[in-house]
Amino acid sequence: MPELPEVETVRIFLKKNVIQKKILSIKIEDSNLRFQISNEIPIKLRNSMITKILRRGKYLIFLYSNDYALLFHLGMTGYFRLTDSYKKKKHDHIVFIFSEEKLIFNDIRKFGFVKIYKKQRIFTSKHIKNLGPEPLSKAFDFEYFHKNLNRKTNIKNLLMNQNFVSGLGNIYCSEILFDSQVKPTRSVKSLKDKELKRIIGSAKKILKNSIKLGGTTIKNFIVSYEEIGYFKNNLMVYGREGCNCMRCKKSILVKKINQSGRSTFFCTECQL
DNA sequence: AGGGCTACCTGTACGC
DNA sequence: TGCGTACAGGTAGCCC
Repeated sequence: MPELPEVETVRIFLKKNVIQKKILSIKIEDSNLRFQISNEIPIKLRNSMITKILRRGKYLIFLYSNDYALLFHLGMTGYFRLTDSYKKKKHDHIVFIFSEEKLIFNDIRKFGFVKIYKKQRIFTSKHIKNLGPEPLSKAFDFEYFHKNLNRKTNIKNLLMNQNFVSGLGNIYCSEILFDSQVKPTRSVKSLKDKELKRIIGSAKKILKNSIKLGGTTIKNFIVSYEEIGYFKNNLMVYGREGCNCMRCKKSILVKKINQSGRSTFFCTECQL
């Protein structure tokens, strides 16, 4: 599920609901994730509180009132739920117990993880240190894009590369290239200036809009890909193989191809 | 160094 | 109904 807008939606939800609340205890229900959950976490964070929640690409960073920070990645199926009466569910991994509620991290496929760091070390961790600029930041602009055109890959794979730009995943890359009318297989060095500008503009527009939609759809205390309808309802091309293109309206123009093992969708007529 | 491929894991949908 | 297979929005780590 979670690409930048989804992770940002989770961040906003958690910021509203668990900041400055004292953690009485932490229980590891199942330490088996992409990386084993450290049993230092309950010890180091007991009686502290989250003071800040940041997002970098698809990662969430929780800063605590002591020296520590947690780095979360949701993988494909990770989600949080906040509840006042904890009933254990399949694939629950870690439970943060506040005085009146509990925050649970659940991850079916175990591609997600949580790691503990000393605060000052988190941005130099191997996960964070090489990430490319945030796509919504000023750093992701024409000049930056242009500097990276010497790469030997296609535009879909470039946008998917977290070290080029952080936070875009398989769905948003298809959507961005559809919006900017660029064919996903185009080699990076073949791109014209005006196409680069369109891609940057489309990326920022689509991400902003999706974050806005995410914010309007939080209606309960579960933040998961099933519960948040947000962008799913607004897809223009992803998952629409064999359907009419929503721009040029011609029938059966949306095609699904495989790029580096992932599905890409595009219109054969209006993406050049 | 950079890019491509595979492994990791569980659930679901679909064809037979 | 059951079984086998393909596929799913993630990254790390290996290989070239």
